[in-house]
Amino acid sequence: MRLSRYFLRTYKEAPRDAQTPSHILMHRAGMIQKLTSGIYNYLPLAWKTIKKIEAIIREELDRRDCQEVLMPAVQPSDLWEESGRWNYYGPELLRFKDRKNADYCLGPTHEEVITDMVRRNINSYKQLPVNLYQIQTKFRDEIRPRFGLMRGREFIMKDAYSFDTDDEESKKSYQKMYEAYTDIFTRCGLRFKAVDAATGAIGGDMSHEFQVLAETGEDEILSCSKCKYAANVEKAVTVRDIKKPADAGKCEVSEVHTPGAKTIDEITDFLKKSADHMIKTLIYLIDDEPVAVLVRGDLEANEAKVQSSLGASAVFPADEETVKNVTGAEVGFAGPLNLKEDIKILVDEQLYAYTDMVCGANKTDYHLTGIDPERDIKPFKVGDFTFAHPGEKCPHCEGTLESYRGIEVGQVFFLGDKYSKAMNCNYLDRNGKEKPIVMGCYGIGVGRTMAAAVEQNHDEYGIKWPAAIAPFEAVVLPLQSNKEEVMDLAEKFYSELQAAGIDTAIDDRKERAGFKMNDADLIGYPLQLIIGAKMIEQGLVEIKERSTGEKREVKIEDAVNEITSNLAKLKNQ
RNA sequence: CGGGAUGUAGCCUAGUGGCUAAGGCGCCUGCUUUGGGAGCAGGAGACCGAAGGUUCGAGUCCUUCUAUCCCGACCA
Repeated sequence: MRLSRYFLRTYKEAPRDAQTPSHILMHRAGMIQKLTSGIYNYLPLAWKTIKKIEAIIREELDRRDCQEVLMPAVQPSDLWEESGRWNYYGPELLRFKDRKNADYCLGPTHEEVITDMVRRNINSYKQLPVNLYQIQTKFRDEIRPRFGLMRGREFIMKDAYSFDTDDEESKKSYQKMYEAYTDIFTRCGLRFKAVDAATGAIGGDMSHEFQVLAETGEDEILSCSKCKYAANVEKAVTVRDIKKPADAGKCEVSEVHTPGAKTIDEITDFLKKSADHMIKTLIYLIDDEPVAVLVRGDLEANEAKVQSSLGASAVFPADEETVKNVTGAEVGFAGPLNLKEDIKILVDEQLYAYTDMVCGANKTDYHLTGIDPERDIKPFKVGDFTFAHPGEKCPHCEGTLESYRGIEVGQVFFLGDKYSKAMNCNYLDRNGKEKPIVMGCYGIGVGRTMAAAVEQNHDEYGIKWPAAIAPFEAVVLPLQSNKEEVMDLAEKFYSELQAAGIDTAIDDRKERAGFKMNDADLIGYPLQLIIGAKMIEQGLVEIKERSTGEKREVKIEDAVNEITSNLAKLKNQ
């Protein structure tokens, strides 16, 4: 491509509202422009990178016998009512009506549509397994879109769905996709970790996230210093040595007047006891049912663990009115004893290492002291309902967990029969018996993958694209556009590099040398072939590798071979 | 949805209630220049987010609305 004719404008300054490197640099490099909050134009340079990422995805999936389809972005509400998600998905689902007043939504994901498609076409075990995928624009009306393409409302996603006869077969499909994802992100040139993940509202009981490591990542990952264990902080578990205290059961429960002391801080001050001796009682609405979750006062409740422990679809902190109804007191005085309503109580296991604790009395301005959790609280379930922390012990070896920031670019889920049961997606087995198809689903954020690559590969001058997904693999930079011998040689290299199968741009704009070099660094072509008048006289040109900044002089006749082999090396890194 | 901030040309910014809204980048014309975002001269481009209000006079003060961003809550 000739830059003189290319639809491209670069900027020296970042737009005021851009904060993160990927957003700033992709905007400055003329790749993306915001149309409105969380919604972007992809300009030619960005679209080239998107298409390269998509090509890698297609190759890796197609060779594993996945089949590409395309489903509609507009989906009718009845499918969502059938799966039960029309009511559960919340305002993130953009809903609208057509002229006949029928309900529709813009698809944030396609489990409903694909399940419907498969049940209409698959009847027999002979047709399984099958894996279908699409690359398509999704819409989620995020409360707070941010960081450019990192969290947009409209975004390009690859979503794949596997259909198998039973759990065992489905887990093979899952494993196959896990391997495909590993190959895809490796080929994209990204440094990433596959981590254990919570399943959230999509359901199912096994999931991994593919996290690109970058300081600006929104997710926290805990990873073992010795073994391969890695998990999202929501999911991570550690080995905890919980010993029953020697004086357990000796304390006596008594009620104390604690006027106005609602928060853990206020109570620790008031009673002169440390926060780890407090029992924090949180009332949640879990699938519309109030539930109390008890954790130590100095710890946070982990809603993802609560959700998966109960197999629930939705976990929300209860509203003030519900809390008052359940406890019979103002917010701030909830406790596990004498609740007004008989609700499920989840107890975090770490409470059992303590005795003589403090909790709310379910009576405004009163707390209870002398609580022994094991003796006094009747749990519905005891388990791990808090977060793991860096420095704690790995559940699989002697190592300790370390913290990283990550950008989630892909996630794989084992779904089981959650959707196939709800939507009657069945097959007949060998014995003529009807069974639900076992599903898995697999997503990759394509635009987010591009943004993550920039987050991970940039410097103060611009982007350093991994060669496999760079918009162009190389650029020819004639430094003196007024000198015929420079331009002629540049043109010659341009055609030779293209003939060698290299995706090449030529900066034939009538600009000065510094301007072109700065633009090249900003846009981040992996290799620059720099052609200067003085070097030509010595029979030399220069090759600059963007990722290392290394420049080296080569003979004119060797340049094409040098570029070819250098590029091959970059792609194999 | 709570807290905070900001809307002035395509982009970045300046602008005590007072003349025709200023500068840089970018854009157009000409000359000059060509190894790290050149120089000179000329030019185009703004109903100052919107609507009300206060005032002799509003980009500036007040009210409402709206948009965008940040923190939080939320999030396959």
